[in-house]
Amino acid sequence: MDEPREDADPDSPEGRGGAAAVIPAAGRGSGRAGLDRRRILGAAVEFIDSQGLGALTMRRLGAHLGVEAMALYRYVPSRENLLDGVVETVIDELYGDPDVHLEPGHGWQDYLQRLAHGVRRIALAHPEVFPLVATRPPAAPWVRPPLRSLRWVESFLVALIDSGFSQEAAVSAYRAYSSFLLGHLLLEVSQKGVAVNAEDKPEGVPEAQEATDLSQYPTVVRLESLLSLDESAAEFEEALENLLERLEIVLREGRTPRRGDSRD
Amino acid sequence: MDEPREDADPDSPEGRGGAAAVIPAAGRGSGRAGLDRRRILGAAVEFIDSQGLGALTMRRLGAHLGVEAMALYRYVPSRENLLDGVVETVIDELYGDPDVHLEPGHGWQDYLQRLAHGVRRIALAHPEVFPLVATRPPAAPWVRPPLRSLRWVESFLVALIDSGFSQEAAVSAYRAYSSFLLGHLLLEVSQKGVAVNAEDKPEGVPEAQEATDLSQYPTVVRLESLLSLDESAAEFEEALENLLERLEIVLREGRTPRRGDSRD
DNA sequence: CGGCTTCCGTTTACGAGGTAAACGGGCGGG
DNA sequence: CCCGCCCGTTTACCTCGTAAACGGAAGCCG
Repeated sequence: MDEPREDADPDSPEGRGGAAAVIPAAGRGSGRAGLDRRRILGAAVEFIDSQGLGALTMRRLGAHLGVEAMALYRYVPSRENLLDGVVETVIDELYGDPDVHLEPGHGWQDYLQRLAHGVRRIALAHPEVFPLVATRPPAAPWVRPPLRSLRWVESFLVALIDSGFSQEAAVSAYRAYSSFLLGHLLLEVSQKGVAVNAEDKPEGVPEAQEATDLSQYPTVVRLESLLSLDESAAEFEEALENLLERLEIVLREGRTPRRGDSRD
Repeated sequence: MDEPREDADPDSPEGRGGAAAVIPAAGRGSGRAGLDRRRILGAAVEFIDSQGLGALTMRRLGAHLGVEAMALYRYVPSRENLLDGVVETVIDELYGDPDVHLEPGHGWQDYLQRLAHGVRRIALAHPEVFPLVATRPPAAPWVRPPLRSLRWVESFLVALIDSGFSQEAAVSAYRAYSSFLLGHLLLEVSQKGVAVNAEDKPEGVPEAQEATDLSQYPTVVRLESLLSLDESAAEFEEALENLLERLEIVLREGRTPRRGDSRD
């Protein structure tokens, strides 16, 4: 177990300020009394981060805030809406990220790089929240997770169009980019989740057969150490760069990527 | 609004046998009485497909099978386990897909193409189930959704290695492929879900402001029709081909893609 | 200063969901 | 014929989300 720790990852919470900071939200203990939507959402994020999404109930969240469950309903119309708010809260951390800019100052590649890493940082800081980001139905069909805020969609499109992308190419890029981020990050956090579960779940109860007849899958067995290697950061970087290269080509050729290649 | 209907999509349920077939499972009506795990899981998939994941409760599923909720517990230890079973059931449809082969007969590209389309078909046939496929914690950290079955992981790795990929490259390809499938398909089904919700949810209740001050997002407004265009099939194809090209390069160069770019 | 409104957290209550436990009827083997 | 097992049912308990009524504190107006 002396693999080089992959915690040199620039997007991992430990690798940075150790934030997972959520939001200022009136320091607990000072003006403690006032309940409000922001404080509730912040507490919910915190709660999910520490106890897991499954543990979040209105009563428990209330207790966490020193209040009865029903008090929350004064500020949050329903649990569903609260979850939407959680997603929004977490995504809004992008605004507070000094490395991510709403406007591209150093070209669109720099912009997309920073944005992608910003989202990845959020995903890694809130792995329990990210599945929510990924699966909650967005407000409009064309708002695609994980960039669920109109402001970022607008920013994204403007950045690319101003850099010379055609409208079609910009929209197409938006889709490819979303899908890349979503797939990669969802996989990364779910893998992390499993790893965590696997490590603190070695319960005394013997689970029938732990290793299902792995004998049938010799290649999997042989490659297990490779498969278990966590190279998420490098993979992310590589896939991202590849995507950017693709977009570069689209931009240079000044056309919608690969239209009319369906053979009908 | 006379865009060419994208229902020429070869993976959409309507475009094929209209299956969404689940599993044979002892023809309903003949030996009707016998409850068993397979029948329950099949019914659960069917139920989720038609009523949505949120509507699935043990009592309702029981009713759907003409039985009390508690009867299910004779065959299924818990609701959680039932959901795992649902995921497995749905992914197992790959075995019944005549266009997908466990062994590559016509090269690895053909293999990956068929597999990808097979998974896409499943996602489109069971859009309400797919988020489960995407987010349920896999059995082992290195089993990555949406290919959650060891058999397919084994098959995938063997296919690539037999085609000349190094072990590292095969594993790396497995990851890139998983992430691509997951991101693209999750986005595609969630978008479909939203579209469906948007179309049969025009409730009489006026929702405060339907269109949030869209005026602040002029580009989004201007590109709305482009953004709303559903070109999932073409995008899928393009991204898949791009991925295959990338892999091809890796294969030709006979090396792990981009190793040693961490500077230790 | 007294009373009234408004705000906001609490109490109470209900229906629904997951599931443990006890129950009971039918059926196959002695 | 009886016994025990298989399997669906009944009952019951606890947790949830949330509606509705409640009650006190804080501010406003006279």
